[in-house]
Amino acid sequence: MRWSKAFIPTLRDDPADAEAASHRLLVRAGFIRQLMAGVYSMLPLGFRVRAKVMGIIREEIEAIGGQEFLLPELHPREIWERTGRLEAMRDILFTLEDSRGGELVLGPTHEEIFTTIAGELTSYRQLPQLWYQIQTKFRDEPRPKAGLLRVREFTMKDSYSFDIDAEGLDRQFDAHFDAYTRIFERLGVPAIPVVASSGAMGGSGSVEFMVASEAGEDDVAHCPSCGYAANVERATARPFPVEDGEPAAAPERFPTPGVRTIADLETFPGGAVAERQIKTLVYMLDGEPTIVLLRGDDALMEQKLQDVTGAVEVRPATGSEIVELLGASPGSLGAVGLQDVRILADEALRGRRNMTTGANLDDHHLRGVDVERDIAVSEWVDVRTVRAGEPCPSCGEPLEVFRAIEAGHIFKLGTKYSEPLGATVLDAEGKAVPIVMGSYGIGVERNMAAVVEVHHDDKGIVWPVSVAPYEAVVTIVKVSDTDSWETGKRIYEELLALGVDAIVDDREERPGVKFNDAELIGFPYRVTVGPRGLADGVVEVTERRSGTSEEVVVAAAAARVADQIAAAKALL
RNA sequence: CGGGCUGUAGCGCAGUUUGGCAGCGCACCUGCUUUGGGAGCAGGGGGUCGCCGGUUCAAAUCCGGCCAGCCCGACCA
Repeated sequence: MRWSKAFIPTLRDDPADAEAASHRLLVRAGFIRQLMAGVYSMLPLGFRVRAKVMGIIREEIEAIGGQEFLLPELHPREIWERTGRLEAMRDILFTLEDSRGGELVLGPTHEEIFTTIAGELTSYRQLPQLWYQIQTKFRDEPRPKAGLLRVREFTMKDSYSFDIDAEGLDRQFDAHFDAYTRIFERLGVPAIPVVASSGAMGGSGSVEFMVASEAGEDDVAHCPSCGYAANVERATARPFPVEDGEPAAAPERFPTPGVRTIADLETFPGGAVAERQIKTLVYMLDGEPTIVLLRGDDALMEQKLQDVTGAVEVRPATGSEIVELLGASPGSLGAVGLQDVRILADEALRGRRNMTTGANLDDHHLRGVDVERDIAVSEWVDVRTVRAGEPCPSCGEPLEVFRAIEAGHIFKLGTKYSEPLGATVLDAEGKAVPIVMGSYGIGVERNMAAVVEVHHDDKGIVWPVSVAPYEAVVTIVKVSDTDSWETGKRIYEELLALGVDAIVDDREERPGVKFNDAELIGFPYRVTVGPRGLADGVVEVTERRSGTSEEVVVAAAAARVADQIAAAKALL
């Protein structure tokens, strides 16, 4: 490609609205443009990177036996009703009507559609199957952000495995785990696998591949000592022990005028430190009021509450709902003596005595509460949020918590979709059994962004060779100089002949503009051709990552670059 | 969905408080000079000031409504 003919609209200034490094740099270097919130156009450079990312993903999924499909974006609403996900995913579904009044869904994921096709599988002898596609997804995210990291329309590689039993699923899951590990290595994205919540996807287990980055939206609890890693939506820890002191014979009510929060009660005379309080929350789980009890210093992890109860809709109760249920207002709530209401208590409260909690009477609290004696707990659950520094659940060393980008997610679905959609095969005994499924997703554009988050410096992007829009740029310093022009064009042609993905900067711009653009865009190698070097018969080969340059005689330049690229690729 | 902020040329912004010719830098076009790290001089083009309505002799500016975008939050009873 000749740069003078290309559409590469680099910006001298940072775009005002871009916060995340990947957002700022991808816009500024001319890879993407925003159309509206969470919707981006791929410009030619962005399109090339996207194609290379997809190519790597495709190779690795083909390598584990994947067969490529292309499914529709338009889905009938009815199929989403059958699996219950019209409700479960309602908030993020784009829906529309066709001209005959038919109700349609724009596909946010394709379990339903692939499972429908899998209905044509009839015998266990046809299994296992591994099907995939690379295709557009639509999700009406409540808050798109950070450029390509969280968008409403994006490309995903989604694959689906079909097996006769759990052992088969385990094999396909493990194969994907390995394939994903290779994909992230080749992309240059340092992703670590973590235990994850399955969320709206359902199923028995899932692993997320997480890239540590402040631009991410998830928190990962990680143990540097033993390697334990989990999304905080799932992470557990051994709570710090608390000394409860002498148990009281019975709860004692005392007035606490004006006390509304845990913090208030800590400083109130006769109150208690947060660790000795019971936090009483009221939630509506699919419309059913439920009391959730936590230690005063713990925070609820809503996703855990959803996972542990299986509820589809989880929301805090409103003030009026709380007063109707308990007869008291938030700030004075407590579960002592409550009957006929579901009470979930966090494990951190088990065995605790001499606790302080609301009295269910405005402006009053109880002290001397023995959780197991005084509260009719329906279920003990783990719904607290793990914090940095807490002991690792497997080895006891302190956990660290870091922000991360979810680069990929693999799920063991089991029969969650095959049962309602009737995808069964006959087993060896001739009995119809639902197919055991898994699903596996990687966001293409999000991974482009993750690469940039990890690989950039103050000058711009530093693409790994594997996904760079072009592997090398030949910068002709002075296009009006005939020798420079001809030598530059020749080296460019030689690079192409050697299989290097190259672009030649033949623009009539000043050298500084060309160097800065090349570094902003982040081509891994630059060959600088100018009168100064040509006087000595040399050109300059510069590696973007290190910034180091070497002088190479003209005739050897292309081969030198090709060798370096080959060496870089060999490491991937 | 709640809170905050912002919409003025392709990009970055000033002007809005106190109504009175729509501006600056970069980018773009023409010419000359310049050419190894975002050039200089001269000339030039480009605007429904987010949209709709209102007030006024007069609205980018004041008032009302709407739309869009960004950031924070959406658990702390």
